[in-house]
Amino acid sequence: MPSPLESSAATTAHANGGGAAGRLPPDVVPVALSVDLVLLTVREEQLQVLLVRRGIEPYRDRWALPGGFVRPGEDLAEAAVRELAEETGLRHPPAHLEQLATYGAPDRDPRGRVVTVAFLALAPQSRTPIAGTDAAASRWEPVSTAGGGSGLAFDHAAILADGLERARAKIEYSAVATAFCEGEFTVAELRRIYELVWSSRLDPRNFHRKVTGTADFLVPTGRFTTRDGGRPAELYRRGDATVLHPAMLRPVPRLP
Amino acid sequence: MPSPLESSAATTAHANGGGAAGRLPPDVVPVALSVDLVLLTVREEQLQVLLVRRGIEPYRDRWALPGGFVRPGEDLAEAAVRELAEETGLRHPPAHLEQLATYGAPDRDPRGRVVTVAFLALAPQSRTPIAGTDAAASRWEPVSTAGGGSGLAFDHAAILADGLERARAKIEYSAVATAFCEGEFTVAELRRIYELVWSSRLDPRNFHRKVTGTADFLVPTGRFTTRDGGRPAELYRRGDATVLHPAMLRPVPRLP
DNA sequence: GCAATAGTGTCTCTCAGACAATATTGC
DNA sequence: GCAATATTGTCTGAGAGACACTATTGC
Repeated sequence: MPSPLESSAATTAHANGGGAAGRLPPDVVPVALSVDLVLLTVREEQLQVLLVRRGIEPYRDRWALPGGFVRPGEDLAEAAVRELAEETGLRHPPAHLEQLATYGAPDRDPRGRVVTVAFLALAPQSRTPIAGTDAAASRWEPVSTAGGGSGLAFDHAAILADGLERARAKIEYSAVATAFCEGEFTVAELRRIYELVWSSRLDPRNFHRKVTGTADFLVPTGRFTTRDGGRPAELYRRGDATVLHPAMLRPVPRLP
Repeated sequence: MPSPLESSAATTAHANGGGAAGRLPPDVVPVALSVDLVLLTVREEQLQVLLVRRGIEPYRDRWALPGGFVRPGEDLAEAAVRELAEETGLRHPPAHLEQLATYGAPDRDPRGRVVTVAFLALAPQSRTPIAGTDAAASRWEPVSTAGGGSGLAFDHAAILADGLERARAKIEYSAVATAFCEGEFTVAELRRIYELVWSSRLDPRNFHRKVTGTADFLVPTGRFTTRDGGRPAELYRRGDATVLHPAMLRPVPRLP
């Protein structure tokens, strides 16, 4: 028996009028379209991802990436921003939001053909208060345990893995790592971001030379803080740079 | 008046059965899902893209990227490979195929809500015979003129621009440039690929040192050819390398 | 003073870019 | 031989990685 979405295909297409705009072919399969979000932040000295507990079937009570169905007249990025606001209470759009990939395996959702456009979002901790409205529950989960065999709903483990790899690759050659930082931050705090995203140690002295030497990456404020202890560190803001040239090199993973 | 696709939403969802699989919410908007292809090749000393002339409304007689609607039970990449075969007579899958991005602006298709997943495909000239079956006409067009103000159908000019930028960026840090090459090729032929994709000149000597020095990028065959004139050049095959490390650096565009 | 962290300087090695020199073909 | 292209080699400067050293705070 065809799925409900499939059975409505012929009806959908034939109801379409003629004219200069043309009409969709009669055998076009309608699908449901959703957006899902890989929202990452750095908190508690860990890279964490926002998960929501599903309140309905399928996968009821399982953890999943936040997301929802695209509404009529709504663009994809628009839907992503709306879902983000609804599920985190975010006032402003996230510091960074980009389309990740689209997942459309025919059997990825038991309810029928549901295709989802995944987005990657990065935000500092302070801008993600989590005031969920349409999620039964939501929480931050360290990425080291989120993807594990435990099993997120649908194909969300694969989406999360792709999002993580994108984030890890992107901070190499772009300036998006500052999207994790608050308005004013020190070089050491930015370095901690890189270390936690990459799970590797970076030399503080070489890192300092690199980031302060890249034009328009960081803008010095002239002010200092001692919140990290030791000698006062200068505070910086995000600069206008979007690409890093030359790139920041990701250290080869240490096996021991 | 709601579009046909939208009006079928309630019907679609309500027809869905209950049970452990759950059902789609009643207000989900069904959309039509298509794939579009940015198929690039190098021929006639130019980077060219495959275009098809539309035989039906909307945009009848305008040039467009090849593509079509996803079929029931078909995965996205599967649909892309099928369309590629149908519109080019390609026997084998292309040398390189990757998902590019998804375009879903609500008004991008006058027939209703059509969301398209764009793919980027790279192939050598010999594997793209163009034996179109369901396209009224198709041709290769230099990318320098294809995107111009002339106007491709739908938002295909934007998709093409994104595909070009992806291809230009990707040959920097990955080994996909060999996807444009025939089975056996010389270093000079590979260099010509880079020059045409980037629209810039590369030093033959430094290029040779770079590509032959990168492990597993090229596999020497021990055979030689004089088809390019001058001293015989050694023939190589694609190696197993997928990433280039360090990357091949794209020269800064020359303004004069 | 001591611990802790910030920031600067130095050395070496890799590699890109410029370009000289040599090798091997067709004519 | 000459033109054309392939391939190797040499020099230089930018920049990454390792790490010594100095600077400035809290205690």
